[in-house]
Amino acid sequence: MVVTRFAPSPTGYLHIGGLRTALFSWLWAKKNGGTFLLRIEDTDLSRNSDDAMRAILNAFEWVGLSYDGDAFYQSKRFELYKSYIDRLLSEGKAYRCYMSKEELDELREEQMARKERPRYDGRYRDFKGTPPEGVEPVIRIKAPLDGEIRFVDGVKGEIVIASSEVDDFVIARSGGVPTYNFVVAIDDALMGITDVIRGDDHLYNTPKQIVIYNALGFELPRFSHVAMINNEEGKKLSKRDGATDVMEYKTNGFLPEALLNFLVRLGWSNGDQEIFSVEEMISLFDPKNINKSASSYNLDKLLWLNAHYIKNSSDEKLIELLKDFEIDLSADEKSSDILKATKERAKTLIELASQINLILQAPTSYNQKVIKKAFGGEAKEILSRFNVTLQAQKPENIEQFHELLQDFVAQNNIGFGKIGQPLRVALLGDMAGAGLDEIMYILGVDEVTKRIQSAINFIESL
RNA sequence: GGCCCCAUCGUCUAGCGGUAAGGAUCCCAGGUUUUCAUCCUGGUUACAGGAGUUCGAAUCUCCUUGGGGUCACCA
Repeated sequence: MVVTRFAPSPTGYLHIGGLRTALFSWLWAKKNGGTFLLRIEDTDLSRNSDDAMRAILNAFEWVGLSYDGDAFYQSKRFELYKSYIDRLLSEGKAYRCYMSKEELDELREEQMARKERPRYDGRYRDFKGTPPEGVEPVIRIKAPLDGEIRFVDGVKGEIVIASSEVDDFVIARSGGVPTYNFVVAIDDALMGITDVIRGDDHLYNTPKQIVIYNALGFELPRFSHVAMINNEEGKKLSKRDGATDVMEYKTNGFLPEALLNFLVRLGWSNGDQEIFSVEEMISLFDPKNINKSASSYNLDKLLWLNAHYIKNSSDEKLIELLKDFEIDLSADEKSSDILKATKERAKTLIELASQINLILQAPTSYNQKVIKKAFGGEAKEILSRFNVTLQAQKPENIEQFHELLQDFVAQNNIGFGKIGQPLRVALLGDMAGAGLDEIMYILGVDEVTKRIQSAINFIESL
């Protein structure tokens, strides 16, 4: 049985680093037919966990992740934590520390002055006397005084840390509210988590949590610490380069399968394979193949994946997705032709939408840079002649448009560029884009004629 | 600074003592395409440095260097 969890603190939104660890945990649970739980780490009561919850749920829903059962809120489990603190206290494994904040600060300053690592000196560890007046005590755990704390990390291998590095840390604040490392250990144990997959930044918390596990006789889960995602410069990811709300990827025209595929390959691999469907990820994922080193966020690769998934999406799906980008082709009988002509030219849904608009909306201006080349020389005469032919023949399908174009070139004894370039600019306003026959078919004879006429008028006005 | 982690093309990575160090992305060139894109073909670019161990090291050990994480009554 595998039970994994995702345990975000409510900081507002879910970013890709969080989504990746959530994905890894989710995949591992799914692969093993296990359970994936969600726990909100909201012991800091000043943060609004409702908003965070909604943001996470939105993101989960968009990418298709879901958790089992109800979400756990640590803020609702204080009674439970208190019972374990009491137990530790009565068993003599934890103790009240009456040191004031001022005293603690003083101690730290002295230690720093001596170039020592600031750490609690254990002065109340075996305190038997009368506690000082007016100090609301914190509860500290009795950490081992010597030896070392070791565990086998699922990705890093054996980790050894000297016990002297772990001091008698606070497990309950003076108000009685338990601290992070304590509740994480309690919850992971009580929730039956078998695999803790989390960011590298938690590596140093692990020995502390192990102290709790040991004090309470809980069995250790497997820990897998995933290295961080850096930005393209190899520095810490910031909002500017990817650490944005996952939902912004949706707004920016990314498909969830592209984002998931991108993330799963960041730090994890299965040989040379690059493209993974969610089903494949589930069947192939194993934390033991997670890379030890940090990886860098690479937008080019994400865009490439996104383009791949756009190209391979069904028309129905794209039509649905495009609705968020102000394009509704659901009632357009030529929708499939429109998508065929555009989807290979788009890296994002935004680009796809603009490609479509480029065809569907008559140009309001012509690209300055190509006017001279496309509209110079005999362009005007050729376009007029083409319009006449068009009206005479009135092609009705792509093949007919194609033939008409070919015949026109042959009969007028001109190179294709002579008609192709001005026609393209007349229709789209620019030199690049879908095939002319496709565009003309999509627009229909009359619209094509209209756009050509506009172009002719424009040329005359030059 | 102490402690811990990490180190293969610019980037994502394969490699797990014997390989011409492979793939993907990016970039470049060619082909297909009436343009652009797609697609296809080809190309440039990497084992951070130094000592060991070994017949043989990208792979094992150590050191150096360089990155990162962490040192709270935050999570």
